Amino acid sequence: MILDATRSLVEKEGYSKVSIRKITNEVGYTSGTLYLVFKDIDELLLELHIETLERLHALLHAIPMTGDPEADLLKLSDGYSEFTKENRNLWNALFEHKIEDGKVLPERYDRAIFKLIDLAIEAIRPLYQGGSDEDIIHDARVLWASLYGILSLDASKKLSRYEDTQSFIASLIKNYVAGIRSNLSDASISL
Amino acid sequence: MILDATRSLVEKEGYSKVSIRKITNEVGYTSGTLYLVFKDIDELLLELHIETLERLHALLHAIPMTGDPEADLLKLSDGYSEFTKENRNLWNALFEHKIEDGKVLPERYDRAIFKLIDLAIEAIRPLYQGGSDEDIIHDARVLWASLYGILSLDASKKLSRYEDTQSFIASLIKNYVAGIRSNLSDASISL
DNA sequence: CATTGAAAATAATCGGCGATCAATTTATTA
DNA sequence: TAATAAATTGATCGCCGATTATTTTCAATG
Repeated sequence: MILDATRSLVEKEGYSKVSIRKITNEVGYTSGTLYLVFKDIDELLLELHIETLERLHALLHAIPMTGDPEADLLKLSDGYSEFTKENRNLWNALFEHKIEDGKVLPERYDRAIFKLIDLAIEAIRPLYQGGSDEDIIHDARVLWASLYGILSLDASKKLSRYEDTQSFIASLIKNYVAGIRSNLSDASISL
Repeated sequence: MILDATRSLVEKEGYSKVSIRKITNEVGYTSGTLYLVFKDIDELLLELHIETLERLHALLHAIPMTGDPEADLLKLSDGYSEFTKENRNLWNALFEHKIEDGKVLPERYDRAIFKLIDLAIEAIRPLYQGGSDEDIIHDARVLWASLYGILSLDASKKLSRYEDTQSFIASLIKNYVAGIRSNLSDASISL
């Protein structure tokens, strides 16, 4: 119940507006009760974030892949982009949440992210014929982070007020994939 | 005085820990006084952020460019990356700050970002012989946002606990630049 | 059925937050 | 010096997350 109320409050009012009092009122309890279920508000919100990441993964996982890296990355990015639009406040919440100094994200959180990056890994794998997994994972992470950067700056209007996110993402993928191809063939030529 | 105190508090304790009471105590006033100088805490923090962006620009602007896009982008990225490390809390503050719904960033803020992206624009310009400025600006923004994504996820440990930021950035630049080169030459061949 | 003990939930409280504003102090000008 | 304007305060408001003693609920036991 608490998790449901939190999700709906974040969706409705945004991350910064939720409070323990609002959450517990929503489900007909007083604020103290929340602490019987969650250690603190951080733990509750992390639970919500993991859920959000898993929902995103479910969405992307259901997209049929073609085997063409560029096309598949675009499909994944489109799905991702759409998810951020339709779950704006939940997605923003993922990154507005700050972990306190010294604390580390729970293992389940890391795992949820890993599963997402795995999708990108599988999408770009055909680019590397016999290349090491490490390189693939590395590039998938770069793409993942870059995509996040574009979506994030776009959402906060700190990138451009006028241009289309979609075209930024398309450029990223097109050029990065071409770059991998080009750099790989350079390497094989030089052998 | 207030701006100085705010900067030093953000540097010392981090963005989320600053408060009007702490700031004004630091300079020997009471909290109400701040509102004679700034409309609200948002306006004060935006002032600090603009200052941070301008300091970053000054740093990057002073780096000598060679004319080689990949090398120059790497130099700029290194400078940027170093700045985020040496001004961790100030840089985090830039992106932890959320603008309220409906509000828009002040024109000076946008301009400060533009000036930063301009540096990337000039760095990659040699790649485009006779290409339109729009394309160049577009790619510079993609690079800027991607770089932000890498630095940001890395700082919040939401990317990888083990790998080196530097190698992510290097991959981004290497592949993206190679991609631009490759896609441009494809286009000219197809003419 | 009545009793008891644990679990669930509350109400009150703490210190802190951003913001507002009438009242007061300080400085400037006539 | 007196009158006016500017600067500053202190109290207050309605929030916040968190803690804890107290009360309520309720199922298990005799």
